[in-house]
Amino acid sequence: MGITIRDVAAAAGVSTATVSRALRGLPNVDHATRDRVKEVAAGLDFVISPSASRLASGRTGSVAVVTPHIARWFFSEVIAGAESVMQHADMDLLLMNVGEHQSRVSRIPPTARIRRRVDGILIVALPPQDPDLEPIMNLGMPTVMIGGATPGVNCFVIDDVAAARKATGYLVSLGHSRIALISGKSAAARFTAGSQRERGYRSVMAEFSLVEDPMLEVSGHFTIEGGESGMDALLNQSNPPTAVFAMSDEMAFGAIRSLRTHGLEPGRDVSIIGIDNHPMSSYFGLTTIAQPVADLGKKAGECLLEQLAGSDSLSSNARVTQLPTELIARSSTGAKDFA
Amino acid sequence: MGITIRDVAAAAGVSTATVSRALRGLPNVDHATRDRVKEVAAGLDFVISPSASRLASGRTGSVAVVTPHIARWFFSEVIAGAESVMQHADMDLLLMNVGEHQSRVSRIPPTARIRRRVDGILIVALPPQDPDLEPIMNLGMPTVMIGGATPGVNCFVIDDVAAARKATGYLVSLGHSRIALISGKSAAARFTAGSQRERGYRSVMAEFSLVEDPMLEVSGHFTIEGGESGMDALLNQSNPPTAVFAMSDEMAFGAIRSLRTHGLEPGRDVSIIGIDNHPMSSYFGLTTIAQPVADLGKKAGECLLEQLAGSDSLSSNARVTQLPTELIARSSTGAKDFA
DNA sequence: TTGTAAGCGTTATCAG
DNA sequence: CTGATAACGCTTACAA
Repeated sequence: MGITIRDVAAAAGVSTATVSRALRGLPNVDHATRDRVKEVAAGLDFVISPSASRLASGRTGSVAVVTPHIARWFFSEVIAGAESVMQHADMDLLLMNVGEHQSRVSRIPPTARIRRRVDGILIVALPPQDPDLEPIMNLGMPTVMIGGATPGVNCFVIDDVAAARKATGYLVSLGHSRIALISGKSAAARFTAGSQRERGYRSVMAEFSLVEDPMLEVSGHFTIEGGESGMDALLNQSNPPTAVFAMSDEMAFGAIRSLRTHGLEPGRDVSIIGIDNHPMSSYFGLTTIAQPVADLGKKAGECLLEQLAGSDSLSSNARVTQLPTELIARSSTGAKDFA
Repeated sequence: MGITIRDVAAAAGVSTATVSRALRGLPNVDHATRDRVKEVAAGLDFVISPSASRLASGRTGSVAVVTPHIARWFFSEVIAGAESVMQHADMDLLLMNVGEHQSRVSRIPPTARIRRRVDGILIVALPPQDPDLEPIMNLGMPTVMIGGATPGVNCFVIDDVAAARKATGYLVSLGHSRIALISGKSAAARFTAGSQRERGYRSVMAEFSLVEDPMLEVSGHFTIEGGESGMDALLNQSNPPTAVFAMSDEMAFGAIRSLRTHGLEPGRDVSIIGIDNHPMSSYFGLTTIAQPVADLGKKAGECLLEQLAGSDSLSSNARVTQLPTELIARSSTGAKDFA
């Protein structure tokens, strides 16, 4: 079928070796020769056969993105970031969902889908206790993790403790003292982010000697509905909070709805702050701690590429990189000016 | 490095050919032999080298998903659907973003990234006039399209005309006669869905001889903000509509916000209906025409697999498959019962 | 049913 | 700087 490197070699009057070298931009090729080869190749509309190249070189030219979700906001945003980096590097990006809805029985194990097909792995927010994580790590290939830390691999995260401190601290600076927490818990306490953000909240509360009423902590399961029922519970108490820190914007959306249902106005009657800067946050006027989600994907991708380039695929210098977060004040904490 | 098919063959006391046949589940292999080979292979923790297999067989065992967006709701949902199908078929899914933010100059053209690396292509909602579309189609490989029709290839879509008719018709059935349209236009009139939905709206309006006041048609650019300013414009008229059909839920969200800003209540003062059944629609109590987004991806994936299996990669029997939509009545059209 | 052996299209190692 | 040529690891007629 396709035209091969031999055809190009013949047409250019050189050996296949030279064609290979010329096309890949290797040194040790005469400038004129290279130009001629490239020209001929282009004229013949020739592209290298990846399969053959891979077999001969041992490099697959692709990376796997392993993720428990594809369509959820955080995940799709991270994937998009990683994809843009891989695209520039001419690396293929293999999408691999390991979500638990894929009945764990009778499915091809992720490791089988990874071995010998990719040069490196990008793991997106797999909770530490996910059964798929360890087998993948044991593959011993260049790996970078996003939104979660695992010893031995490079990780890209935000400082969840700091983010939560920033959020809680902002409410304090606004004069609030009865500050409630809508946490993740159960469903997604699995993600490390949850416990870290809880720590941040606690530390600020303690720092300012504020009431840490257990009644002020509810679980929102990281969902809108969870946030709504959580806020319901908080409002139905005898002594409701004047401000609420929701661990995620989506839970904050739910909380806002609850407030409105109760005839209350966010930012006036009760202040609310979240974490994410979800695309719909500005719509709700939600004050939040923005995290650079797409950037996490990009940075992680770049890191993986470096790891693949250099021979430091050794986990020797594995480190955790924290990307910056930023407070975005909107009306839900009373800053009417920001709408 | 890795252990090869020869090692397995030796360990099992058979030829490499037999190992290959046994592992791939081909017929013409003694049951006992197959079992033994499988056992040995498993014991050796052996997996076929895709590169070698691809080179020898000519099949790449992977498909490309070409999409202009990765993180947007519709697209990520479609991708997730396709991924689940490919995963079951043990096919690699290569993610390829061709969004226009990827500076069209100085980037590797999609065709170069596709040729010789995949067996088939899944194109997600590339508007007909996208400059990348034709080159890709000219590749002449098995291709399936989602959310857009192109002659010569199998397409999976919803019946946009019917969906719009359903939406508009529902408003009519509720007794409305001054029904406004928030369309996509400019920014995304590029997507065929836009013009189709406009046709549906028009046909119903004409059918019931309702006012088709040009003032009742505004553009919302398929964004929340666009929907909001569109609704603003509608409300500022001397004779505002009593009901609004927004071509997408996100534009409807914007419209709802506009209503509230104007002190109006959706479903009571003005009725609103969208298309999508976006995850946040229930939150807003938005009545909408649900479309099976993930299913579009799944069905298209299955179709592509069939096309790859059979030799009917010929575009001879290319057809457009329409997936069903469904009206979901909520409070934004007055059905208080549905919240 | 099983084995033999000729590719598949590059890359990489040596010489030259 | 360039050219032979042996791998790379598997698939697949063709034989047996």
